[in-house]
Amino acid sequence: MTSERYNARDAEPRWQRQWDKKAIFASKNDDPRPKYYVLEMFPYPSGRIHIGHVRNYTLGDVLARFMRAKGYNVIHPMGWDAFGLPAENAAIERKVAPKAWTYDNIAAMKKQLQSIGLSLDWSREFATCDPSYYKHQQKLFLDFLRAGLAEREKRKINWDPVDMTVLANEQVIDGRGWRSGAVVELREMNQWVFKITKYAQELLDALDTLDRWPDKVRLMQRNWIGRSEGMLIRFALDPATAPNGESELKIFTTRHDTLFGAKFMAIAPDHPLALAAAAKNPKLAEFIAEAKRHGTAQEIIDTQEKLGFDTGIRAVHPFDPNWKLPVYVANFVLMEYGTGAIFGCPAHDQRDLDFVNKYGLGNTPVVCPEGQDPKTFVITDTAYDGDGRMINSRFLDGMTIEQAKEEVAKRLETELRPLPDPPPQAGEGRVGAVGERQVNFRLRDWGISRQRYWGCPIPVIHCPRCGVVPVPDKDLPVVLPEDVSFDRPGNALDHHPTWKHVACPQCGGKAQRETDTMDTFVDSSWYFARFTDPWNENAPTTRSVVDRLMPVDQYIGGVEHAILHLLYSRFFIRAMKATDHISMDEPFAGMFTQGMVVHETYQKADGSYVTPAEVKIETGGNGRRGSLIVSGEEVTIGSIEKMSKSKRNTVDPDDIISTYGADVARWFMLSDSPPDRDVIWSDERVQGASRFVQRLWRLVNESADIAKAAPSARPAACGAAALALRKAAHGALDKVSTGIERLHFNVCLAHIREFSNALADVLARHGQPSPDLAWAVREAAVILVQLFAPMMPHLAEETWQVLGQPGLVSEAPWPQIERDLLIEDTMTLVVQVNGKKRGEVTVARNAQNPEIEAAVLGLDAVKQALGDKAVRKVIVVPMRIVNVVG
RNA sequence: GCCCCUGUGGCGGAACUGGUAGACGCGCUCGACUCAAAAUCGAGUUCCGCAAGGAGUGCUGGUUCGAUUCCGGCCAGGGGCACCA
Repeated sequence: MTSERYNARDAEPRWQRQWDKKAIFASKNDDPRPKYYVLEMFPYPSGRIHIGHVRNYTLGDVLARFMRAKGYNVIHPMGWDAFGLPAENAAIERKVAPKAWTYDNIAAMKKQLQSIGLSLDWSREFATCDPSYYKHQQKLFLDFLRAGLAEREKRKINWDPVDMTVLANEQVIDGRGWRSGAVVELREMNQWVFKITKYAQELLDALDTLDRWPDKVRLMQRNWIGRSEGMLIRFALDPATAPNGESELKIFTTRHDTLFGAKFMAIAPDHPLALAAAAKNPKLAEFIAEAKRHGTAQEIIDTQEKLGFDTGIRAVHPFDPNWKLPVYVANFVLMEYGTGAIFGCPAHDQRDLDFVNKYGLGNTPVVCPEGQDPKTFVITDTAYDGDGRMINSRFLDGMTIEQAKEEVAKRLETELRPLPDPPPQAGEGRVGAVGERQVNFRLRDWGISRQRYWGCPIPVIHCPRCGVVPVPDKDLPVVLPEDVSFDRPGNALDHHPTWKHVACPQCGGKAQRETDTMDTFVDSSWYFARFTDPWNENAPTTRSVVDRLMPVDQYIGGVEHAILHLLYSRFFIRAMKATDHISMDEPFAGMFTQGMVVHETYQKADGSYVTPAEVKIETGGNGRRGSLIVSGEEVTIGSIEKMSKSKRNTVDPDDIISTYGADVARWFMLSDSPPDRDVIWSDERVQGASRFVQRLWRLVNESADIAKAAPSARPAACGAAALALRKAAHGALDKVSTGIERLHFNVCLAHIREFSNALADVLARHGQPSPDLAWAVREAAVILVQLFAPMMPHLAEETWQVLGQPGLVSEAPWPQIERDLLIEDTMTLVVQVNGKKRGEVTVARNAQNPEIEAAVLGLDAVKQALGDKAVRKVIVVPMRIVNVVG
């Protein structure tokens, strides 16, 4: 018997050193066993891990440890997403070099991660800011460039003229830069883009094959890609009104069925036709300039009035040469989508309706809801976008929307018009056709240029004679200079006195390096592939290895990356396949998005927030009260929110681990909520986890005392008590195994607790167990320890030792389930009368229905419930239920 | 505005493909041990009712022998996208 307590502070580092010394988590690429690749999203080295990391990495670790025990060669690496703006901000604010700041943070965080007891393979570790990593990223960029998957393109960007930098849309507030306050200019600048749109359809289609991804994430990506089927329609321009050289206007629409409801055309302010018209019309030019000034800041878009300006140009309706439509420049039409031009059908589009009501253009309904009289169907303030039959539409009248779309498409595809000058490009469908079916995507190409220092340099050289020249492969990596200063706003790389001045690799003349660096999302788009062979100095991947170890079998991370990171990675792997670096399309076979860690908030009387560490919570019969530990001052317990510095409701993983130990933190993270939901951090429940750790410690120690007296060989026969315990053990083993595979960790933990209760019960009831029971106790204790080993590995090692088991539990194979024990020879059926439970019957497992019916109808409770009603029907569901219908 | 998800005790949550609703835990109540507290152990804990019994998975209809689960309508909370033609 032992009465001492388990001391996590002493045991945890001891076992961590053991694992480390034996290097049991370092996987080998020539391991012949089947592989299993578990990956959690690698962290940004901010300096400290937060509690969300603990949850993320614990979830992955349970799976990794389980699959290792199941005999897989588990790949479970860790690294650092180390480029990014915070390092530059630290350089500006604290005068520390970004590199030193980053690597110091990595060292600190690595130590923290190690204190959690994660079964990570550190032998594969790298940071994305290591030249030995980004060298290969530069190589990939050059390969993409050669394959036409990377391009230089003029793009509209937000330019802050004071800070001299490009701003993201989120950094533009009321049209001004968030830091400088300067009015942001919409500039066209050359930007590097990855041609993700080339894969739009494929990225969309392949979502259906990702059956181990959350539906939510797939749906979000589907919406983000935003496929719409419609028509590209060429409207001829009335020559009397058209600017010189312009003869037609192309629009994209998904509602070609409503063509006879058209009232106007609208084009984007930066549409070529708008610019041509503005050349002769100063008022229009002014309108365009005003419209272009806005257009990025979200608040402005939300509230901005729909404004238009009649260009005087008239477009001809494709089905009626005498029908002329006014062409407006409108501030709500985007140049980036479709052709930058639309036709307006106000009766069936709210935005168009608002527009005509403002400019007095009227509307004609062309779709009439079923059951409504077309004569009385009028549109005033609300557009109708539902189903119905065509009206006021000549040859379309009476058709459904779908039939009308088809009819319009057919006619426009076959109707021809003289070729415009210049003629349409090849691949635009039938030459001269008035319209063609077209698919459009919301997805845009991925702009990767960033005017920042702390990122992966884009390996090209700008030569005044040769143009853009790729850096030759042999000159990679293009290394970031370390002697940079941040005393000026803008890109420190661009300000460096010598770095950008180089000889052109082609002509040898004076040339300049590209000073833009890559978006940090590029770094994280292939790190998982690099983990398969980070030792290869010559190439990004080793084909024989990467094709065997990829894809990642289970990827785990926050839902905030559901679109960008996951979509970019899916594109990147396809691009790597196209450039012969890998053989597959999809990087992540299984994806899991875990919830956040949230905490209640505490406020003093003056409204200021205080941290959980400063608050003492008391629970009494009439609820919970909080008070400040130092002064006793009462605090209000507020709403449960995402942990944040401003609400001061964070908990520090270091504090938790030093107070309770890593196992308690891990167990708590897994126990209360399903992994994909938010978990509420609660001190009471952390203490509950802590009590359970001690309970297990006592339970295994007591079992070990009994086990010592047990026979070493399995007894020939087991008594009832021993058999019941064995059934509980193997039942738990079965449920926990399938639970872990499905990532239902909270349910697994409930089963472990249930089983530990059963074992404790046996110990309490049988002071001097018989040899067969003693043997079963030992078996049960060993299984129990192995069951909780993935969740609480330190306690598991300690208790494994107590039980006298050989080696480390972390290396022990997962116990074999004896399925015979799970099969009962009787079955207990619930008995219902008219759907209400009235009792139970226990019959032989192989009992036939007549037998069961007889047993059920003989029950007093059934007779009573039936009263004088006759039995009409008896429904028997084997293994479950019997329902008597009276 | 469009799209999606979620609503189960005081709380977190469980319930395989329609088959005993509330597993497991937190909290609480009572009891044992203790001078006392903590820890530990035992009993109880959806609601109404002394009980027999009845009601009950956001509300409301429906399908079914049987619905937390399937279908229709509504309400509430959360998330994604958003001048996308």
